[in-house]
Amino acid sequence: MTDVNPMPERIELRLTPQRGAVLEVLKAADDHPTAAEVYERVRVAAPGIGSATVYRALALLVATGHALELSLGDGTAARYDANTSRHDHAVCERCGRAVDIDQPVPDGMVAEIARRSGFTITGYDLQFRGLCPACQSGGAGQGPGRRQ
Amino acid sequence: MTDVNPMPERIELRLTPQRGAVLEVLKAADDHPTAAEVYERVRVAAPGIGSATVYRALALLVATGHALELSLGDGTAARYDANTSRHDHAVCERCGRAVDIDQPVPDGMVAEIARRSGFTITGYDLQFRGLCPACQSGGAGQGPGRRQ
DNA sequence: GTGATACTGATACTCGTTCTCAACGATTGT
DNA sequence: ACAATCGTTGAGAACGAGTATCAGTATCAC
Repeated sequence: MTDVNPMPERIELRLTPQRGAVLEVLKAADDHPTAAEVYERVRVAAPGIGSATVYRALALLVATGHALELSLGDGTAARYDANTSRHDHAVCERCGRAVDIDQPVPDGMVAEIARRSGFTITGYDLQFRGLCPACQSGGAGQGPGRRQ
Repeated sequence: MTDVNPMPERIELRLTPQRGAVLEVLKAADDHPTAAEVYERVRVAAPGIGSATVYRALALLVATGHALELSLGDGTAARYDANTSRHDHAVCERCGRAVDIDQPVPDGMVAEIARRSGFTITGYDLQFRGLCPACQSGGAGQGPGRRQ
């Protein structure tokens, strides 16, 4: 224990082919895939990749701000989104489809909640539930169970 | 296959001691316990109860509108709440405490989102993130890792 | 009582995710 | 060129939350 362990200070992060492939899949997706779905799609570009690597890459992308992790509140697996700007989602209760919502909660409401609760509010997660246009008309949308 | 199976039509639901105990625990809790926490607490009143029974009872209470199931969006287990009136939550990012928020999203905002997305909005889930009063002052709140 | 059926607890199982570990490979110092 | 270092990988074991199965029990209608 003679050396003082100079505390690395520099975090090495390589953009490996596997990580690149995961990011590409996420960017190309206009739905909100789960980790398992990302894994399936990534295997086209990187056939030998393991699921652990996909999970690690996703966690890394989320940690570095290149992706968002969503839990759509329905107890199903986490979803990932390469759209990292502030936005919410509307989830179809019938087919599970999730679309982006760009309208933020009014500042006044957040301020009021902070005042009443005593919390310092740093952010929020908002999901709307309902029926998507496809499932409203004829209800011919993809049946329940499909989740994208 | 001679009998025509008259399709019961009547769903029997018994308020068994186990179900009563689960409901009592939920009513007595002012935090938002997970199923595992409910299980722990219920075992005081009903020592021999099994975890499957607790899960079944919770699902039943949620289905009959006697409790709400919350997923606080952080990938942790579902939480349960005997306060069944429409309300949201603010979750402390430090200690995990969740408090009730009674201020709804303005109707105008919901209508606008329905119009823009084409969805028929039937509801929403909203969680605020931030620091609770205890964790702001001195940061002496219970450390991270504890979740209630 | 008898039969039907709701309910129970134990346990095996599924599923999403994380951990462990040996092997690999890029980078750096010599 | 070479070896040491260390981040990264894939395979698979392990984990935790929740569900399904099943034989036994409790309750109800008759």
